[in-house]
Amino acid sequence: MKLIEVYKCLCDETRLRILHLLSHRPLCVCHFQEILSAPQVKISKHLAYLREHALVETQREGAWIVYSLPAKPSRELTANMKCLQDCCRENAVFTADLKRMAKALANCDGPLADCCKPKTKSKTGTAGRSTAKA
Amino acid sequence: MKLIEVYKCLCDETRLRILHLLSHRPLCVCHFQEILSAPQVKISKHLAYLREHALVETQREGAWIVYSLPAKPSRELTANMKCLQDCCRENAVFTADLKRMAKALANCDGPLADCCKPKTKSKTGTAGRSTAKA
DNA sequence: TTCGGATATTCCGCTTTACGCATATACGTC
DNA sequence: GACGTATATGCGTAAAGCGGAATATCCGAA
Repeated sequence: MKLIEVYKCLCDETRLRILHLLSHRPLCVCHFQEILSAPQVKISKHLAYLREHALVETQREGAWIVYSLPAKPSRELTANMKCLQDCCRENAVFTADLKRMAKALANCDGPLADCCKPKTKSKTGTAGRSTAKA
Repeated sequence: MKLIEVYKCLCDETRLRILHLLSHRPLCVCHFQEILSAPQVKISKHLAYLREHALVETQREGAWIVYSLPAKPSRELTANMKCLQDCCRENAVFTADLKRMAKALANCDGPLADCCKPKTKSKTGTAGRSTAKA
């Protein structure tokens, strides 16, 4: 019953918010920490849970790990992510998450993978890791 | 976060099968026991859980209690029940449940509420409570 | 009122889960 | 190599979930 596994992943608020964010675009761990205002270990464990159940995939980018929805999602996941987007549209928590995501990404000068790079040769100088509070 | 409550209800196999059955038609408790081959206490508890979270409604019919999806389901429930039906279509467990449901109802001579009535003035005489093993 | 059937509830044990702390691992830079 | 940062994992604990046995409640019939 693979469907149950999907629902088990969806029935925790942190995981639900993570998946909702990922339904819009891939993100790295530090972004989740910032957007959800949650400690690293909490984010990391929920991401591990999602990964173990094949609801997310990872790709290492240097020291950072980018999480995304699977390239070939199961039928159940596809259906539920679509349903989730429908349900989230008017939900304050989720829409606030999207705003924070936009803000977090705005603090990055470049594509996702770049936003977490150390500012050794950063163009603007203000860009840095998103975990570094301004 | 009402959506979480819905997912919490969906993430147990017994509850999921109950909701799937109810998405087709109302049923009384004894039917669930027969269709799911589960003990009374187990069914009853999961139904109570669903009722507490407003995913099902009850209507007493004499000694029996008929469960059904709410007359005015929430947006989240509507979306997820539709999603569930999509996901279930080719699933062996759920399609088998539907077959058992048809069989259980066939053993009843009449509309749902009648199938659980004692055979005091039953027409055919063979019809009885669905819990009464043939 | 008593009885039997349908359903709900309580109590108990077991397993799972969520969380935080501390620590470990992986990577890039020097 | 050492060091700092990003992320993961192990451990302990508190809470929640699930199942079953026993019991309680509700209802209709006699």
